[in-house]
Amino acid sequence: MAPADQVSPRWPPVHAIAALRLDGTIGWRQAVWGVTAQIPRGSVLSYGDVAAIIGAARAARQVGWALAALSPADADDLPWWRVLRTDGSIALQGDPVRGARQAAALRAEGVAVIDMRVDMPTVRWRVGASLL
DNA sequence: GGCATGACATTGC
DNA sequence: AGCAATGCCATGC
Repeated sequence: MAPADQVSPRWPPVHAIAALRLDGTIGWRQAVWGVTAQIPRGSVLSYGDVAAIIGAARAARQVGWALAALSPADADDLPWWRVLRTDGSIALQGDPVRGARQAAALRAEGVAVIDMRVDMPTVRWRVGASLL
């Protein structure tokens, strides 16, 4: 039960994230953090989605690496909790503390988390396919 | 440079 | 649905 009106509107800021593609002038962390910062409240992306958006479709693991590199202070400003595995499960389950924090943060913005997992078809941010 | 380490993804059972 | 085997590739030692 996730009434449509409970989900925040999804705006595809294609122009804003189009400049975040990985190239010689932008590093991994910057690209990953830039995309993550723009995931709308109430929506999520998979690590692979973020990788594809920055132009590195096969480097999903590096997305997790970049988020893990966040300093505690940055972690408060960047919505890292909106990035999950492609099946909707929370990747931080090996870390009970942060895992629980991620689930709580998602629920706080209206995303249903059941068994450390969200329903991707429902909450996945529909970024323009042109970027992928 | 070589080798191990992952907040992953896909495929095949 | 779940699980294991593979493929991936930036970093760090």
